This record gives sequence, structure tokens and C-alpha cells, in this order.
Amino acid sequence: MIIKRPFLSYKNLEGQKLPLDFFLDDDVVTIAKSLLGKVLVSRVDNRHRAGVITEVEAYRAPEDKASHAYQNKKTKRTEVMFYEGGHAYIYLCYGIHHMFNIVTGPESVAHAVLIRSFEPLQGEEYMIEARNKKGLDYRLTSGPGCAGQALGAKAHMSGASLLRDLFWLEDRGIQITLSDIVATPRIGIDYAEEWADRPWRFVIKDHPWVSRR
DNA sequence: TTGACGATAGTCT
DNA sequence: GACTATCGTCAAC
Repeated sequence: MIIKRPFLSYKNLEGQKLPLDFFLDDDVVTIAKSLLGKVLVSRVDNRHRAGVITEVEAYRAPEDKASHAYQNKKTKRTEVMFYEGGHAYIYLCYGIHHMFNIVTGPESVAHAVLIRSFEPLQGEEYMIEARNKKGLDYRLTSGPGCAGQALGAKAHMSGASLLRDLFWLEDRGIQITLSDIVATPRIGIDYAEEWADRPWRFVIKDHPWVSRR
């Protein structure tokens, strides 16, 4: 298979770090959509890695049954979700996968956006090593477990501020309009009953670097 | 202290 | 398409 990359046209190699304000909007669905096309950067073990976010899911506690913070359930794991927006919520799934989420909204509002896929931009060699892969292909960073592993994210890093120097987001001028976005139901949450059908998974239309290809 | 259960992915058929 | 590795979390005992 031919991998076309970069898929989008990238104007800037360096970008503007997203400020606190970006994460404080009360509407996590809107933030989820505006995260598409933003650049997620990690510097775990001083290894600079960056990728363009291509696939996300919004989780809106307290009413969203699919959220870990459903009914504002606060535990040692989920307390990070109640932080002010602009923090990373990282948790272990199936004992294997470290899932990377962005906490949004004001303090005590437990909204979060799961990063499901991104297109590698910088530090691909570190991602390949972290994933024990031979080379670059779509499976390197497509799917939430893969994305987290490629970033070097570990559950013990949960709570890290996205305004500091471990993980952060940048705007590098990539324009994603509403017509570039496809909305679908979220994946793997069949137990969430009526909330399972909410179209809160967002992907960049026709972008190859997304899960479930 | 215990046990059931995942916001999955990789391998094998 | 089916199967399963693998372990922290959380609620119940």
C-alpha cells in the first residue's frame, strides 16, 4: 500500500502552543472537533515527537454513561478528569494499552477527549522504537492504544499539564473545516446504552491515519 | 483481600 | 472473523 504523506499540507514546522483558554470551553464536543488538525507533541525521555491529530472521541461527564466519570464518580484514577482543562488523563486499558486523553472544561467539570489517532510529523524513529515496529505504516499511530504507546505515554503520567514540557498541543495553521469532519458513534462502549449512539467520534474525512481501516 | 471487567490490538485461521 | 494476552481499577466481601 502506498502511504501518502504528509496527507495534509503543513505550513509551519513550528507552531503556537495552545493556551489554557483553548481547553476551558464548556462544550467538549466542540473542543474535540477543533482538536482535529492540531499537533500533539510529546517529549517523554527527552524524545521530541509530534503528530497531527486525525481521530478523537468526546466524553461528557456527568451524564455520559460511557465516561469514566459518569455521575461524577471520582476515584483515584478519575480525579484527573476533574482538573481544570489542559491536563492529560492517561489510563491503562485491558492491562496493556495506555490511553491518552485531554481534560477539558473548567475545574470540577469532568470532560475529556480521547486521542484515537494521529499522523506522525516528527520523531517517527522514536515512535517506531516505542511500538517495536520495523517501519512507518498506518498502524504505527492509528488506534488509541497505538497512539498512546507511540507517544511514550504511561498511566503514571496522568495529570501532567499540557502547558508544560512533557505533552502539549500546537496550532501549526492546518485548517480543518466542518465539511472535512466525519462524525460517527464512539467505539467499544456498547454498554453505554443510549449514549453509545451519540456521534461523538470525529475523524478527518478520507484521512488514512485513522483506526478501523 | 478478592474477583470481574475493560474507551484494545495483534495474531492466527 | 475469532481468539486472547494482561493488569490496574473498583466495588463488594
